[in-house]
Amino acid sequence: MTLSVTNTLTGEREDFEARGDDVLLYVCGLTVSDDAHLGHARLWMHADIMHRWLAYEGYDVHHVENFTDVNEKIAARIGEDDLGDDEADVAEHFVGDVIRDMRGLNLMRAEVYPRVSEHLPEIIDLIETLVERGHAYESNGSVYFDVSTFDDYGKLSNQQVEELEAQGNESERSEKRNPADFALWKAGAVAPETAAEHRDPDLEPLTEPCGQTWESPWGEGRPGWHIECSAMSMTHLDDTIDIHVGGRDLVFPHHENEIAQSEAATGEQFARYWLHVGLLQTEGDKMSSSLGNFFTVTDALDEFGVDVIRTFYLSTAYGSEQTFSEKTVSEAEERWNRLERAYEAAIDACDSPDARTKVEAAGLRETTAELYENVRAAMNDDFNVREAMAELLGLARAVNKHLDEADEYDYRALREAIEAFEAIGGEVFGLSFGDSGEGGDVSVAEDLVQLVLDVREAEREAGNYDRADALRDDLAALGVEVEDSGDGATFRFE
RNA sequence: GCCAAGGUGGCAGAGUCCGGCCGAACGCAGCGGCCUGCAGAGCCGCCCAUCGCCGGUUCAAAUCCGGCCCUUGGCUCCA
Repeated sequence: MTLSVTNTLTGEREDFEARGDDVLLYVCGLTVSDDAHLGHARLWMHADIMHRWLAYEGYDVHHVENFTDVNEKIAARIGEDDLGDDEADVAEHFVGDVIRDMRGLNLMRAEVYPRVSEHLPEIIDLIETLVERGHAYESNGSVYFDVSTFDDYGKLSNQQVEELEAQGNESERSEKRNPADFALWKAGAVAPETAAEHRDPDLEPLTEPCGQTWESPWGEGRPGWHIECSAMSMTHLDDTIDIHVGGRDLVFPHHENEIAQSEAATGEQFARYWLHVGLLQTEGDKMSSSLGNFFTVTDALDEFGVDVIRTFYLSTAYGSEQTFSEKTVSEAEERWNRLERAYEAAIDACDSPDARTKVEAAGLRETTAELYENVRAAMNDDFNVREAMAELLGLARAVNKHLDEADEYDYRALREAIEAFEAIGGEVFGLSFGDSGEGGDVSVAEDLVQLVLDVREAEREAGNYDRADALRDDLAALGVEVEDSGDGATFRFE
């Protein structure tokens, strides 16, 4: 069974043909000029799931994800609050936050998180190659890519060069031969008026050119936006990579330009499969920093927790748009709760003193056995995560059904189900199955809750249901959910 | 204007590549029943779909072809 993916380059579904055991994966990362929001996290998450799945299927995944730490929007925040007095300080501030967010989301670590500011030699080399080969020209200390020299320009986004409106601002246009040419290198620092476009209007405006500059054969200046990804991808992976992942909003011009400059420089195909993640929508618009309709990753982690967030993203295929709203998140919460409860119920059942198999739950055994195959089919079908999650939820139902109906449990079947939750839900989906992650004081808390429940049980037996219910309500207020069953009460921390 | 991705039940969202198992998955919400002192959880069942519109191909179309309408994204910073 082979993986098939939707390749933006061809617009078609294609079988993923690996070139050996290694998969070179480049994720078009974040410009660190602000806190990351759930739209960014959606891209990270799907890249993470791709990484996990390829690894699960036995590939050696080389995952590189860049941070753009040289950008006008970053420079525009110099001196703001405690962000620092130069561009690098501002960038590092946000890089730290983003890494923390990524850890919080339980993302697989990339092998490298390259920064633009650390790759100036490679960037300059690449631009020089393009100039030497006649694909780029210097103008006024800036360097532009000449799109007329690259016949395939537009092949990713199906744009016709003649149809394109000019890229870049007014001053750039006068320096360019063709309106569609784009900057590889920009002379000088960020002009105050450019910074002003991105600067908080409540702050005092910057009066001097700002941001870092570097020496180059064309004088002091800064790299253009697109060239960095080409340089870093080639440096840390290879001239040709297997999979390039990015947001759908970057197809043009960013990814189109990456292809042009990379392939013009090396003569080799830049990326074999281009996978684009659909945008997160909020009330009809994409979530974005500039629209101000975002929910930061940090806030979301605080409010919903990692598993609800992951389940949320796992509810929609990567290529589709996804709607973020109170309703869609609470649905994700219910889905996650359902999985977690079934998993914990299976574990609790196996704690039984006579946990030996006496009966055979054919339905549960069959569901578990088929799960692996069905998940594999779903994931290989262009990473169909919702379909795969449906399988896991089916397992939850099968576990619950068995526990609900059987007089005696099939412990072997339950253990197999637990393993499946951990392998698929944990390893592939990154959900918290199996990592108990609870601190030492929890056991004390558990003992205390049990003490309260013992008291409550005595009240119930005495028929004092008012008092029993009051205790249950009080515990609920503390985040302890009590559930009565035939053999006494159980509880779980919310 | 040009390019791209979409339009599936109350919501959300698979299925569309490779037409039939789709009388449309999984889930949420709603409604019954079981269980329960009650509640919750769970189980069983039900409800809800002219699959954007019109036309075509076919024994058969959510799925293929043509036209139209609408939404989102891009062409300026953007995941």
